[in-house]
Amino acid sequence: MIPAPESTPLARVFFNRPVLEVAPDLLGRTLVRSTPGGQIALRLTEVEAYAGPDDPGSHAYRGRSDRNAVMFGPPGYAYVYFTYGMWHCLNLVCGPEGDPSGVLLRAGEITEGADLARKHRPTSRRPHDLAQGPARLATALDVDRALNGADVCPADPADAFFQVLAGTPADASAIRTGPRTGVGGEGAAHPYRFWIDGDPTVSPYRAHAPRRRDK
DNA sequence: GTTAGGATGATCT
DNA sequence: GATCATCCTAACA
Repeated sequence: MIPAPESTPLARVFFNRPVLEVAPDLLGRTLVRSTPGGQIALRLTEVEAYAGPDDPGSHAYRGRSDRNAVMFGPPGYAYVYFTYGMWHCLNLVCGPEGDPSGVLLRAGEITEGADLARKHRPTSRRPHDLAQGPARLATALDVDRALNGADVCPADPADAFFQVLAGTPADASAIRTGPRTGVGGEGAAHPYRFWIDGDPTVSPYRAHAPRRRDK
């Protein structure tokens, strides 16, 4: 059973904060994707923050362009981009308007509509890999560039492509941080990746994981 | 269990 | 022409 969405004004306020506050606060909360075929609910377990115009790992680092324009707009909107020739990734714009910050949704647990998600991702082998990775997550939720700029917290919930539900945030003691995946150079220096420790849906790609000196 | 390489196209230099 | 906020498959241990 999907709980009622939190009121839209509160949702906007939620995203209108520094991205480093929003990112860990998203963990454990649920995102609902409404499609003609039904609803899919996703409990977020792994995210990455892209923090403002001076973050070398961010698409906004080299200024505004047609592609990243949504990041420079108001918070609470979806930034969807196409990459590697075949995949989409879903971000949520954070911070005040003009501050190009966002959170990349990297992984989550499908808690409702798994059958529908499986139709979008027929190569999925196990329930926990349906949204295990940013492109898998977008594919499972049937998200593509048509949703770039979509309002995550619209005035009328019936118009929502997404609804961020109140849900239960993950316990702070269960949250881990580390360098972002696939981000090199100076951008790798910041621990802007957040995940729920031990959750099986967290993507295993941790090439730049926090230290692993032990074997 | 791990790892290497290919797929495939928009975006930016 | 190079670079991607990636995934999948095949091959190997």
